[in-house]
Amino acid sequence: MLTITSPSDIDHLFKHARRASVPLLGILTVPTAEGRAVTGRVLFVAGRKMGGAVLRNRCKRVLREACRRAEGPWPGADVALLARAGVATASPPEIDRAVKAVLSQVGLVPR
RNA sequence: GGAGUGGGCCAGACGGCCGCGCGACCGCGCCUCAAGCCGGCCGGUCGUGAGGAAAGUCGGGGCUCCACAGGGCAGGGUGCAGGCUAACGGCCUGGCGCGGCGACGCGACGGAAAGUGCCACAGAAAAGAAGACUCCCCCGAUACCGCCCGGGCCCCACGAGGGUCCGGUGCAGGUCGGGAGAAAAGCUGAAACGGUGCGGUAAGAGCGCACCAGCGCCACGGAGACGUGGCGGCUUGGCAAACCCCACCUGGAGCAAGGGCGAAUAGGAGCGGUCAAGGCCUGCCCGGCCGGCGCUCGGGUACGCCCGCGAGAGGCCGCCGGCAACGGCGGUCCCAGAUAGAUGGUCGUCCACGACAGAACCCCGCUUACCGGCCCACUCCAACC
Repeated sequence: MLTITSPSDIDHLFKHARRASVPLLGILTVPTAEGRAVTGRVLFVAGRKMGGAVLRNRCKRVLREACRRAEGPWPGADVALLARAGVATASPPEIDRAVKAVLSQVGLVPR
C-alpha cells in the first residue's frame, strides 16, 4: 500500500482535491500526477483535535484496514481519508459503508 | 480473621486465518547492466516488535555544534549532617521538629543582638517604647455624690422600721491634687518584653532563690547534624517560599544538534592590517570575536538518500563489601529503531470482563494519570491453643 509522504504532495492534495464526507469520515482526492506509476496512493489523517496519540493511531489503523477491505489504493488517484469523531468506536461494517459512500461520491467506485 | 503501614511485581490469557515495521536467509522471479557482482522491487520462510508511566518536559548527565581570555558587578539555582552517584533540586542512613496507640508518615530544616521592611481586625501597646493610658500603693483636700453621727417633720401604738429636710472640727468610698512604682491586672489577638512557686517589700519587680523554657560558655560522647551534664549573667516576639546577609553551584543552544553523498545560477576558506557605524559573546563594564577593507586560494546550499541511531552509567542470576542508597567480581543474554511514522482486523474458548495511555538521540530522577490483581515484611485489634 503506497502512501503519500512528501509535504508538498500533501499540500497540493489539500488545495486542489475533490472533497466529500459523511458523519464518520471525509475524503479528498486528486488525479495522479503526470509520469507517476498508475497504482495510486493513499493517506490517512487523524487531526490533533481528535485527541491523544493513542486515539489518533487507532483511527489511522481502522481507516487503513477499511481501505484494504475496499481494495484501495485506487489506480490513477491520490486519496486522503480523514478520520472524524466516532471512527475509533464504530463497528467494521459501519466503517465499510462509510468508505463506500464517500468513494462513490467522488466517483472512484460505481454506485 | 478484621483494620492498617512500607516495599516489589503484573498490565487480560491461549489458539486459527488475513495484514504491518525491522533484521537474516532463500528464489535460479522481475528491473538495472554488454554480462556478472552490488543495488532496487516482488514473493516465501524464520526471528523480532512500545510503557510503568513511553506522558508533563520540571531537574541532572552523556553526546553534538558554537563560544572559550579572563576578571568584576548584576542575574539564576541550592540550603540540617554524613554518605551514594556521571550528575542533580534525586536517593540512602542519621539528627531535630510535627502527626499517629503503633508499623510509619510529613518538613526550602542556614542567619531575625548587620540593616531595611511587614504584622489585617481587635487591642493601652504588634517591637525595643513614651513608661503616654487604664492601673497599683501612699499622702493631702472634702464644694458636690456617698457613708457615719445628731436633730425636726411625715407614715405610725412619737418603740422598731421607712421616707424627707436641716446641721456636723466626722469618714475618705467616688471625685480632685501631689508623690512613689513599672510588678500584678487590662475583656483583644495567631502572637503581648520569660513561666510556676517561695521569700522579700509601704506595695512591689530576676530584687533573691528553686525548678522549667531560652541564650552564652565549658566538659564529655559522636565523623558531623546533635545529645548528655555542669556553670554563668538573668532574657534579646514572629515573618527571610519579604528585600537581604552567609556558604556552595552556575557559558549558550539543542538530534530540525551535527556530519556525508548527489546537477545548474557566487558564496566560502586562509592570511594581513584597522575600527566609524552594525552584529555576537545571557545583561552591563573592561576585554575579545565576527563583519566591513586588501591579498591569495580554488569549490558549496534548497530537495532526496545515508550516517548520527542503539552493546548501553544495559537486563537477569550468583558471590563479596556496606545498616542502606550503592559499589566490586564472575557468569549469562542481545532486548523496537519507524521517518506522515510499524502491534491492527476477525473468529473461537476462558476469567477477576481489561484503567491510564503510543518510543522518535539516549540515560538517571522527580511529578502527574490509572480498572484491578498477586507476592513479601511489619503494626494494631479480636479469637484459638
